[in-house]
Amino acid sequence: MFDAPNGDGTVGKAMQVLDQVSSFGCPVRFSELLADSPFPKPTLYRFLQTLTNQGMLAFDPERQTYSMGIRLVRLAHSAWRHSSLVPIARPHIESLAETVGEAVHLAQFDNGHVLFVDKYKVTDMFDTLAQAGKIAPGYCTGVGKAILAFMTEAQQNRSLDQQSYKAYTPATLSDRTALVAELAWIRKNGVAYDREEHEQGIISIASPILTSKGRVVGAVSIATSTNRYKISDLKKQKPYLLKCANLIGTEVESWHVPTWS
Amino acid sequence: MFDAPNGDGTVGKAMQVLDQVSSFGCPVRFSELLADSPFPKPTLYRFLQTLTNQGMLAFDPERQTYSMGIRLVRLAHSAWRHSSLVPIARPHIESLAETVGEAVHLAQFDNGHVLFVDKYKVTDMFDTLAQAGKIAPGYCTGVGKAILAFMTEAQQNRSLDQQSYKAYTPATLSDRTALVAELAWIRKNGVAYDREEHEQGIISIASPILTSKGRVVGAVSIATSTNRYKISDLKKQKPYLLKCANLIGTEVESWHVPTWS
DNA sequence: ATTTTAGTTTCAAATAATGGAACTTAGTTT
DNA sequence: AAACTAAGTTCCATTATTTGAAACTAAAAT
Repeated sequence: MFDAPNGDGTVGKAMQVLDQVSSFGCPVRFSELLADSPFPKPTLYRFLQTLTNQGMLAFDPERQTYSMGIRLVRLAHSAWRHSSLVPIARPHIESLAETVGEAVHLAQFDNGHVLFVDKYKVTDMFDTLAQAGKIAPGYCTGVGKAILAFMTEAQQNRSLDQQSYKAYTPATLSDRTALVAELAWIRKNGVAYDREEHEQGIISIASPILTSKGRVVGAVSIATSTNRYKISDLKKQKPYLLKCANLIGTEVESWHVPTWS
Repeated sequence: MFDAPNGDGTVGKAMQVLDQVSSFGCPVRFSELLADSPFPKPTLYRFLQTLTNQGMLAFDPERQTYSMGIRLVRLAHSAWRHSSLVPIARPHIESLAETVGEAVHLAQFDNGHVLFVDKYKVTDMFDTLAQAGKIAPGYCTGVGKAILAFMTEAQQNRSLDQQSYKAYTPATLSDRTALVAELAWIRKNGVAYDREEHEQGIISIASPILTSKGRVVGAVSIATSTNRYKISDLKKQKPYLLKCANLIGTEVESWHVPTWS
């Protein structure tokens, strides 16, 4: 774990350490980090010192534990405000949510995973795993599949390699071949469906957000629960969804277009 | 600008570049960054490449601009959820807000500035990211002064040097001497007041959050507008505020205590 | 067609990162 | 209380990476 070479010099290694601390999800001791770190003791130690100095990590001197630093919150605020799709997409998402009366999600792609960057819910009736900043797998979510389907071949291959293909539910497409077939269908069809593939009882219809040049920059989805609706009901919302995705795509075009690598 | 030495090697320099991009607040071109960067052209160039590779920045190939990367949102989610005071403080802040019927803020300190990490009435992470992550000056906010007053002398001196002492309103304490006198008073009194020092019409009462060992880890404040209340009204809320800060401090103690440097 | 500007690459010199080993401290055990 | 153990920290010669002046290329302006 955490020993994939990333070829980005010292900075890349430091970011790897940040990710490792993040993956613990709670304050963590030096020795715990060392245990599955690719770096030797003094090297890891120095990275932790540097990152703490920089406010990217926080160190609790009483418990001798490291956790994520507060500077990240500041930086992320800036990222969220200015660089994501959020500022452009928000009004469109709101109006879509009001039209269809269901929860609408906005997602971008980050290193093989779906990152939910905004959400508008009209009702609180059910709780999706999705909240902003939360990540979900690409291969078994509506938004994830919608984005994957419209990537360039190079991006797609790279991303398909990053999927875990873990079967969250019986409906999960749990191998690459099945997923690739599904992606072809999605590409032809224009939208992706999540048929309880990530969470039992949660279904969605998702559309990629494309620029006029056909570059995919994110996805929007309408999500609902199986208690209330079926896939066939979501199908009826397709025109609204596509219109919303299209509006966002056009506006993104005339503004700025962040990419992921 | 952006030429303060920070002595943290390559990683520190890269973080400096991140901050610079963040401070532009919008997609920015290489040459704009170069214009007030302490780094020579190829060095800055390589940092931008590395950070983009790492997903800390995003590059728009069509417009050739850099903006904050989506990976930061993911990392910050983790920071916010697990490492800030938020998870511990939330219930206490909610009950305080309900008792006093006014807005309650939770802040931590980050490099001389106040960083709002939570605020009552936020329903989910999206509103929170929109609010949380905002920064304000330390010397002219209730929470800022409350934290400054209870720092160790070393921390305080370092932080006092970082203040701009700009006079936002006529009431702003716009020089170090005046601030130091005020801090002594706050230390004696236990709470800080913001008497329209940052924003005309906004006043607040703030208490530091202290661990049992007396380390200050943040601050809580009750904020209101001068249309509705006066400082003397806020004074009456002091016991509730102190009780809340105290509860948080105690619980932080028995849990984990992130520091800032 | 020519000049200017913005962005990218090169490469030897300079600097910073590296990690084995030794050391210090805190926590156990005998 | 001494001896042991494990966790955290520092040292420093070696090694690898970063550095930036200069050269280059692509694109825009004249």
